[in-house]
Amino acid sequence: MALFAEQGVKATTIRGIAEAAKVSPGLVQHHFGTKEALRQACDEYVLSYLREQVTVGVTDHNLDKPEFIENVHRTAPPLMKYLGRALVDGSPAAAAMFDELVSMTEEHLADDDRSEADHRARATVLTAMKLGITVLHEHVSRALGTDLYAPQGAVRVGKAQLDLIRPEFLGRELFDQARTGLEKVEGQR
Amino acid sequence: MALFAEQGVKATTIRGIAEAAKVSPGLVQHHFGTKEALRQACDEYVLSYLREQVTVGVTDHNLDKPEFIENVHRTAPPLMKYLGRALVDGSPAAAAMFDELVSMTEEHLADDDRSEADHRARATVLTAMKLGITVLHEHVSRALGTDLYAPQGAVRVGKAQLDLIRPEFLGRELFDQARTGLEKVEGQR
DNA sequence: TGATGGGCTGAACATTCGTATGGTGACCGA
DNA sequence: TCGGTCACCATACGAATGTTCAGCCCATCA
Repeated sequence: MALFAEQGVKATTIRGIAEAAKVSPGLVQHHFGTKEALRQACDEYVLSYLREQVTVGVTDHNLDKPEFIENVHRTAPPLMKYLGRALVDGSPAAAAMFDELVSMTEEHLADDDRSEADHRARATVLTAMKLGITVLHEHVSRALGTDLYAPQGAVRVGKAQLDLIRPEFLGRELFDQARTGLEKVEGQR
Repeated sequence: MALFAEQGVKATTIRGIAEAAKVSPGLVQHHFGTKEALRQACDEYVLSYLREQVTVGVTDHNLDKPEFIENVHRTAPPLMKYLGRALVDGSPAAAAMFDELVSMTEEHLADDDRSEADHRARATVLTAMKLGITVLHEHVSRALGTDLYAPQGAVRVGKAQLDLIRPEFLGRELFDQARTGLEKVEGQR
């Protein structure tokens, strides 16, 4: 997944994967059959991970729990990097996840604001902007001088996002949870 | 450039480029030498184009001129798609452009708001979010049901951006120009 | 009219890639 | 102990790719 994320699927070779995993190229074939199947396996792994984190974090209201935040910061980075690349490389699974995020956001916006506004466009743009930071994480990290996926970088970017986006579009509840969560993390160091 | 943008540099073949241009593979080599040199030529072309458009549009205050907007909408899309891919594929030129945009945005923010806020992080995130829409244009278009680079799609996305981002961070002047420009375009149809 | 030179072509080459195949040794149940 | 299954490896093969090169076409010009 790390190699796919860094180089793209096409530029990543089975032999390179095997070398990074310290096994023979034949073993990769033995386990996954084809390169495309391996890519799908990565897709499914990321998707199941993200679904679980959304359930635990958002649905179960753990967004401000330090142990949840710490766990995410420890496990998510490589998966997020892969997701970012998959969105650009044209993975069907990543496209489906994008659409799902847009629909979730759209319902959120429509609930909070019953006007005639273009909720679909707002939800789409909001989703693309958030994921855009993930896709461009390399450039964000360089411009910041700090790894986006290190605690410092994540907090700076998170706060900047909260500053830039009108609060009502994040959902008041999520907004407050995210802010207090960020402040807790910041207070720890 | 279109092929590089759609498939990525690694997945694009010289033969594919030659076929699309209806010439022989040898001719591509004859003109550009190597694939890497061709890619650099694309980078430089996009960069010079963007610099010129920024000069004409922002510096010369033409952001609300219909002829400027129309010209951009007609010529920019393939270039923007290439830029989006170049940012992910690791082109040095695209990275430099990203940094330049961040610096420009940062000065803008610092001028408008002299507080102790983290202008660097805000400028970086703002740049990444805007470019994120370009990078993810395929997904944005699909979610919208309209091509992002068709006039309708561009207007919807532009207005959604203006709605989502706190106006003060776009610069009051740019904000007003962009809004009136969008409304003019919208009024034309 | 004949020579020249650059734009352009098609074939060829070395390399790399994904994939298929045969084989080896460890482990496990009968 | 035996037979078989499974993880694993080394090798090989066909296809595709970047690149090289010898030569063709044709406009230009003396």
